[in-house]
This record gives sequence, structure tokens and C-alpha cells, in this order.
Amino acid sequence: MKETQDKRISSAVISRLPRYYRYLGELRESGVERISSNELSARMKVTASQIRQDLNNFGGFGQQGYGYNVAYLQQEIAKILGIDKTYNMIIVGAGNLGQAIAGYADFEKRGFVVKGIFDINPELTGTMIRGIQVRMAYEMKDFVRNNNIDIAALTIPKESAVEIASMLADAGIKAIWNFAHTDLNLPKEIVVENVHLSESLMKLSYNMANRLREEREEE
Amino acid sequence: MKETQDKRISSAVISRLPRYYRYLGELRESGVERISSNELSARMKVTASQIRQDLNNFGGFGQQGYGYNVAYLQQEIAKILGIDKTYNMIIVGAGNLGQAIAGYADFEKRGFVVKGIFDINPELTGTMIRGIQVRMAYEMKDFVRNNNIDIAALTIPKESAVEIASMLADAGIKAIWNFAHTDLNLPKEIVVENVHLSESLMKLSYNMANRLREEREEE
DNA sequence: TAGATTGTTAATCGATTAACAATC
DNA sequence: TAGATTGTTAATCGATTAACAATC
Repeated sequence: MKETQDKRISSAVISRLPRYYRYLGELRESGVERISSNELSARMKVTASQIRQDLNNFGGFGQQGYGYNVAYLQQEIAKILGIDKTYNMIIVGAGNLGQAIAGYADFEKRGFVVKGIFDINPELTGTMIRGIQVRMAYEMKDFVRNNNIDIAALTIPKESAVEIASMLADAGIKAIWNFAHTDLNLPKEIVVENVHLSESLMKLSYNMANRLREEREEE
Repeated sequence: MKETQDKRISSAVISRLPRYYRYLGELRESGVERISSNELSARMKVTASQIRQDLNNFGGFGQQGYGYNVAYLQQEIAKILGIDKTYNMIIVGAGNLGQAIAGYADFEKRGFVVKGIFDINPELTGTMIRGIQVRMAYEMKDFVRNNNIDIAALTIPKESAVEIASMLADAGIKAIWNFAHTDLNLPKEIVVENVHLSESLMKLSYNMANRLREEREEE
């Protein structure tokens, strides 16, 4: 009997779930039906113990002496991640990044349906991007309210991001996928997932500088 | 006397440095000259203790009874992150994401100089994107060798990413900023920084689903 | 000098790994 | 049944927080 999960799951665990999901998908595609935590461990370069601990936060998906059924486990992880449902999404900012995400979210993952793209540039009004109409920013609030929009991807400059995010929160958005280089200050019931590319690039830079440092020391 | 950092710094610490850098930049822009770990703690919503611990991994940048000089601390963090230098970069993939990064890396952060953009589509040869010439994929290896390229941003489908990454490693690239939805398997001296947007979106999805779950429980 | 705040050591908390009994 | 492998408890390791002496 599966228990409803009660204890709060750490974000470290959550961060690993999509990667499990990806590997299980690859295994499934290549026709692998079952896998043990040990085999998966070798492929993914994490410990088997961690895999079992992570999964057992959500229930027992395996079978002693057998391992895990690949398709079943992937499906269960999909449920845990909530990607077995569909979500309505808008893209705010019709620049290259907005366009990339529009195309990406729509094609790559069926579950995230892009309903509209918004921009402040009047010249873009009525333009279509990947079959989705570009609308004016001032229409956004009503659009979110009337079209049951769950998620907004913010691909706009940091100067306007905080204000627009607050407006979206007022309009009842549930989550913001934030690509703007700033922290948003929103009521805690709004989910925010940050993608700060500049910070990612700085981490890369650190590791590059540090790799060289290490090599010098080894000499 | 500042010690050369010897112990390995945890990636949790490194991940926080760019955020410190950003906040310090904002403070500097608004004319703040000095700040205590306590004030910074309140703004950034992390503990003052953590700020002091993080910084003291790299040396003592503050002064008892005074706090930290904003400009000086920011500069020192820049050095730690290695963003006081310039790096030569190429973009692999001239799609929307590649274009977004080309524009972004060049304008937003002066230190990362985009020297070339590569694509397999012959129609794009010779095209200019933000003043940078688009070149054919087969020229890439020689280009990396002859132009002292440090970093490659991979914005290509996962099918070709692993192979191209290996080729770039052969050509002497130092780091790969990987936007492809796959893990790269490269020699350990190559730095890899992954930006897996689909995994980010799944985390958002989890948190959204979970937020709703929690709210239901609270009722 | 007195007050403020760092740098750093110690205590706590949480996450990862190891071990093994349960069980398919 | 014997072998394999999970689920889960215990041990270890590391990261965060608290406390405070050092010192500007």
C-alpha cells in the first residue's frame, strides 16, 4: 500500500528526478525492460544507494531480486514531477530567447502548451511565431485571467521583470519560469524557477579558472 | 596575508558566488559603499553566517567593526570567478537559442567574446548574426585550433551533441556550455556546465504540483 | 575607549553512503 | 530453494547555523 508522501522532499532530490526520467527514457527507447539500481548507478555515475533512497521518498517502485521495471518507473516519476498533465503557458518577450522557448516548450515537451507570446514592440503585434500569435503586453493580464494560464516564461530585461511578474501574480498565474537576471519578489504561493544564464556562465568560468589552477599545482 | 586557497571549494559555495556578485553590483550602482554581512543577509535572504563562511573560503575581504567595501568585494569575487579575464567563445548551432546566447554573451558580459557561430545548414554560410559570421560546421575544428577558442556553447540537438563535444575536446577546447539535452562524456580536464532547460521546467512542474498538494492538505 | 562586525571555531542539522534484513 | 536486489535503518560525511573571541 503506497503512503501519501508527507515529509518535505529536499530540493536536491527533486533536482535529480528529471535526470532519472531522462535516463529511463533512453533505456526504454533502446528496449531495456528492467534495470537494477546498480546498473543504473553505473550509467548515471551516482551511487546505487542514492537512487534507492531518492525513489523511496515517494514509494517502493521496485521489486526485490528483480530491480525496477523501466517503463513503469519512468511513468511513476512523470507523475511525481507532474508532467503527466498539461499546462497552459505564455511567453513574455518575443526575442530570440522567447522564440527559442516557444519552439522548445511546444515541441520538446507535449505537456506545456504555449497559448500566447507577448511583447511591448507594437510592430510585432499579430505576427505569428511557430503558429502562435504575438500579442501586446497590455493585453497580458486579461489573457492570463481568461485563458487559464498556469505558467509564464519571462524572457525580458531585468528592469521590467519584477513589475511584470507582480502583475502576473495578481492575474492569478501559478508559476513563473524566470530568465530575467533578477530575483522576483512574489507571494510564496507562486512557484518561481530561475534560469540565470549569466550565473551559469560564471560557474563555468570559475571551474575553468580553477581547473587551470589545479593543473599548475600538479606540475 | 592572504593564503592561496588549497582545500576544494564545494559547488554549493560556487553556485552562490554569482548571486553575491549580482547583489554587490546592484548595491554599487545605487551608491552603497559599505555593507555588513547582516544587511546583505536581509536583502539576499540567506544567513549572515553563510555569507561570512562562503567568503572566508577565499580570504578575509572585510574589516571588523566596518563590514565589507562593496566595490572591493565585488572586484574580488570577480577575480575568484575568473570573470576579470576575457575568453574566446564560439556558438555551435545558429538557431534561436544560439542567437540569443550570441547576443547575450557579447553584450551582457564583456568578458566572453563570441568569435564565431557554426551551423550545419549551408544556407546560413556567410550570414551575419549580431556582427558575427556564421560558418560551416566542418570548419569548426580548425577554427578552434587557430583562434584560441576557450569555450563552446552547444545549442544543438542531443543526437549530434556528444560527437561534436568530443571533436571540440580533440581540438583543445577548455570548456563546454552545454544546452543539449544529454550528458556529455568528456575527459575530466574539460569543464562542462550544463543548462538543461527541460529539467528546469520539470522542477517547476514538480513544485507547482506540490504547491497545490500542500494547499489541499492545509484546507 | 566602546561599539560594531568580522573571521573562525564549535554545534547542529541534513544529505549521502554503507550495511543488511526482508522478500521477490 | 538459492540468488539477487530492494527497502530501510544506521553510520558517516559535509554543509549550514550559532556563538564568540579577535580586532578594527
